[in-house]
Amino acid sequence: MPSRRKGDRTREAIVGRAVAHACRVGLAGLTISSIATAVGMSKSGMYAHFGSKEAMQIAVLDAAADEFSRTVLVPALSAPRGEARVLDLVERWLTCGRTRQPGGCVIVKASSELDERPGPVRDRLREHHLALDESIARIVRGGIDDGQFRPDADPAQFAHELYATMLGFHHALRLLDDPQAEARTRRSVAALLDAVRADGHESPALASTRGGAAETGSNEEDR
Amino acid sequence: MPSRRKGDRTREAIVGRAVAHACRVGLAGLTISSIATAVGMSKSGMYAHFGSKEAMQIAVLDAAADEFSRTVLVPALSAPRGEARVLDLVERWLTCGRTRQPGGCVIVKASSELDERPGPVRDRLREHHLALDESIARIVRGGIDDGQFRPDADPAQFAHELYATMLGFHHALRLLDDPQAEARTRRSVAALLDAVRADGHESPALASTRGGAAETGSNEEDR
DNA sequence: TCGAAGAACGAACGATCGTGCTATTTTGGC
DNA sequence: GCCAAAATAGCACGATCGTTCGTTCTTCGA
Repeated sequence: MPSRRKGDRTREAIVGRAVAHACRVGLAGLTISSIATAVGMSKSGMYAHFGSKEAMQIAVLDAAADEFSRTVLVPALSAPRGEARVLDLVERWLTCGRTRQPGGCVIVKASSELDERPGPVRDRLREHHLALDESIARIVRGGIDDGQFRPDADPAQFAHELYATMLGFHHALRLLDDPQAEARTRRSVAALLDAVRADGHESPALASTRGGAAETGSNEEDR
Repeated sequence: MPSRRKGDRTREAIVGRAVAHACRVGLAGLTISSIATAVGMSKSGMYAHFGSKEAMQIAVLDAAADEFSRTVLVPALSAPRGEARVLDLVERWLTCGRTRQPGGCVIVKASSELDERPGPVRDRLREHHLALDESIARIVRGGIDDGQFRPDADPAQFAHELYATMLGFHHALRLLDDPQAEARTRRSVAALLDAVRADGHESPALASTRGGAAETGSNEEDR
């Protein structure tokens, strides 16, 4: 039994459908009618759960963020600290995009929709993003404490660049339909990790995609 | 005299306002009424210029892309080949975001709005993006031919990563209001350039932001 | 200068939006 | 099994959406 009262269960179902729908039409594109028909309910039936459209948008936002946290962020935290954890996070993130799971893309869509629209929805979205940034930065700090990453690495900068990389992934995957989207993203992440690794060696992934030029190139072999 | 017929002039004015408006509400958020009142015309008056809302969206998209090309891409092409040209492009791109000029943000917004909405508008947007990718890649190829960039550098990968970086810039600037958005973006670009530079030296910009650890750290001094 | 071509208007249309209100059905503790 | 409480449906509202139509001004070449 997922919830005590029945209303909680249907509310959950509504939000679930709404998240999936928002993945296609965006958060601002959500309509009470469309979701109502999608779950087989009347419009007024939904107003008992969410008092307004704005409240429903926030509920959708929270659900999407929760789903992302549950399926991507939290599982990655059980991977070994440092580089392995970053790679695990990215792999789960890529899977989230590959399977077109709604959580991540709703947030990406909402980010560009709401960036110039002040209000409670935008504020909530901002909070989610700041929390995500902080989570990534914490993972990086773990790697620094472990000695895997350089002590002078900038966790906030890493978080910023990693998120930018995933934005690029979404862009290439969804708009451009680029079949190399995942491969390019992995290369970007490998380069990101190279920049913060304590020893200066390139990652095997990046070196291989460069056609073996790396070992004869410019990087040193001391240590 | 900007145009022969008067209708062309007003059409230009309409599109101009529409681009500015789309920068706030997105391409899908555009309304015939809102633009009509913004330019002081009647709704039906606009239908003489654009037969449908979709046609107007495409006109807005083209105008935004043209403005971006005119104010960012083309001027950057008169900078010296290679790294200087990349940096010039990025600087102009950053300025475009700093001054909240509408061109860039309309396209960024539309990209996430339309990524799951097939149709002529999405197709046109895709074309613009592929053209931009190709333009960036061509700049990189110029640097390779000049010997500034490694011969095995991947222009398409560079274009992908540069665009991802600018997506991250928009995100940090507009949604997060991060005052460091520009600085972080410049560091990202510097890292991107480091990866493709023919000699292995770090750029001065990147080394300085690392607090001087670079020269005592892991990078070599041979050559 | 005249008159056709073009530009802009006002009104109205069906549809759909978000949102209230009042019934009616369904649930679940006693 | 009863009955308050919760959940949902039905209906209607004002507003606004994109779009069409017929009409009226305005432009500008002949």
